Amino acid sequence: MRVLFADVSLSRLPEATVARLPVYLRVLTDATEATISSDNLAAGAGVNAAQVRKDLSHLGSYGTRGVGYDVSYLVRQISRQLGLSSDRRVAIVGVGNLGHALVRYGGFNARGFRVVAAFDVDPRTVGQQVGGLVVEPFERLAEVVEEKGVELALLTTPASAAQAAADALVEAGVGSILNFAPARVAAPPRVAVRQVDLGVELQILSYYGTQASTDPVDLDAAPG
Amino acid sequence: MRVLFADVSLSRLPEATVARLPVYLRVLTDATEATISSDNLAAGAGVNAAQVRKDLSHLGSYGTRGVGYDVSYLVRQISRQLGLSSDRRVAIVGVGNLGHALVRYGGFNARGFRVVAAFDVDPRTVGQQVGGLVVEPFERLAEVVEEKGVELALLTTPASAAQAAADALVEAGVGSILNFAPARVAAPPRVAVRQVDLGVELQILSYYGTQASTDPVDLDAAPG
DNA sequence: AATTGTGAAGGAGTTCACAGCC
DNA sequence: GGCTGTGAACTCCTTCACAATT
Repeated sequence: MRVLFADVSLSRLPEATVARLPVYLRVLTDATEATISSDNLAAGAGVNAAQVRKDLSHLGSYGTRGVGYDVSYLVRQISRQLGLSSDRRVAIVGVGNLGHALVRYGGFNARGFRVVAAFDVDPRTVGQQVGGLVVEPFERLAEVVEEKGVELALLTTPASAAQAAADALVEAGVGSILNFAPARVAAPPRVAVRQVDLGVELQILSYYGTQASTDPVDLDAAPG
Repeated sequence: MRVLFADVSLSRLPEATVARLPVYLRVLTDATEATISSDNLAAGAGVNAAQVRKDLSHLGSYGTRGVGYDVSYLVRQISRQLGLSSDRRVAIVGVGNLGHALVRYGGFNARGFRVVAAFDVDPRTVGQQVGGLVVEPFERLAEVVEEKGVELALLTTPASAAQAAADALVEAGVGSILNFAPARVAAPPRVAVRQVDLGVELQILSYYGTQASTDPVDLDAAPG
């Protein structure tokens, strides 16, 4: 590793590595010792130890040979890479069943994401208080995004409304969209879009559930 | 392709292919024509046309050269492969914010999954009616799973309770677990376990959100 | 002695490009 | 002519194995 620090922080990480870093972060957060070996980190994350070392080597040489990795230092480095150094503001668009639950879901706050706004088109939902937030009308999206510094959005509208909502978010300057609607949404390249389709997840699971008896493959693996 | 039908249905599909089949299924369900080309299917799914053809070739030769694929026939073949030929019974373990929302979430029913039971340990939650179901006490899990023929479970407990709940599910004979708790759960090889960690998804998104301005990579892609 | 960091080998998944078929 | 099915090339990811380092 002859790369300068500046290069390391600019270089893009392999996609597969990025997908595992949050898992390492979770293991590190639960760690009790001040130091952890690639072996132990790998066991907690459910991957190969060489994988861990290669992944971490992409961030720079942060381990100590013969000793391991300093937990809190590693947490800082990974957080920095992932853009989690400061709290990030999240908005939720579409306050149906799923949106409603996500507004109140504590898991995000615990990881440095702050849900600061919720939007809906339904006049019966708008104005209601959900998890300490007042649901805003969809028309105020741009205004509120600006006002509250929203950086990420969770898209929990029906599939039919997803693209229009995504367009409005892009227009308003939101740079990252996590789309829960069972539909592909298009966005310009500067906006990161990621799809989480619960139906798809269940269908994949269904396949492995029916296959599991014929072949001993365990699946609780890094996100595919 | 010289493989017999029997072999095709027994052979394991590449993991990456399995992850895309549900996406194809979604596109096919929305299709208006009776026939679809790999080009169009690929466009709808957001992948390469050669990818589609290779994926589908793993199921057998179901296309017609010069014409394309018969939509309804393809839907049947994919559904069969994924083990979706009949409605599959789903239970939800842990009726907190997320579990509550998933019980009422319509997206599952629309895709052939029937939510037939919900469980919780909290006596204040047990007995309540949620989305047409009465929340059962956790102790009745084995009994109700048996009684209602539950095949899949959504695990929406806190992380600290996830492993114990998974153990109970395995013990009760549930073959597939979709784990929403931010913790890895262990299970015997005959049980398929799949992890959906919303915090992890947001953290991955956060990385690409911060990188997006420096490099035009769109992400709304098939799971890597 | 223990553990990292990494070149090299191996494996999986993707894309190309075109023969084969309708 | 149009589109599928697939060998071959290519790219990406994983694992091995061991030198380097503390």
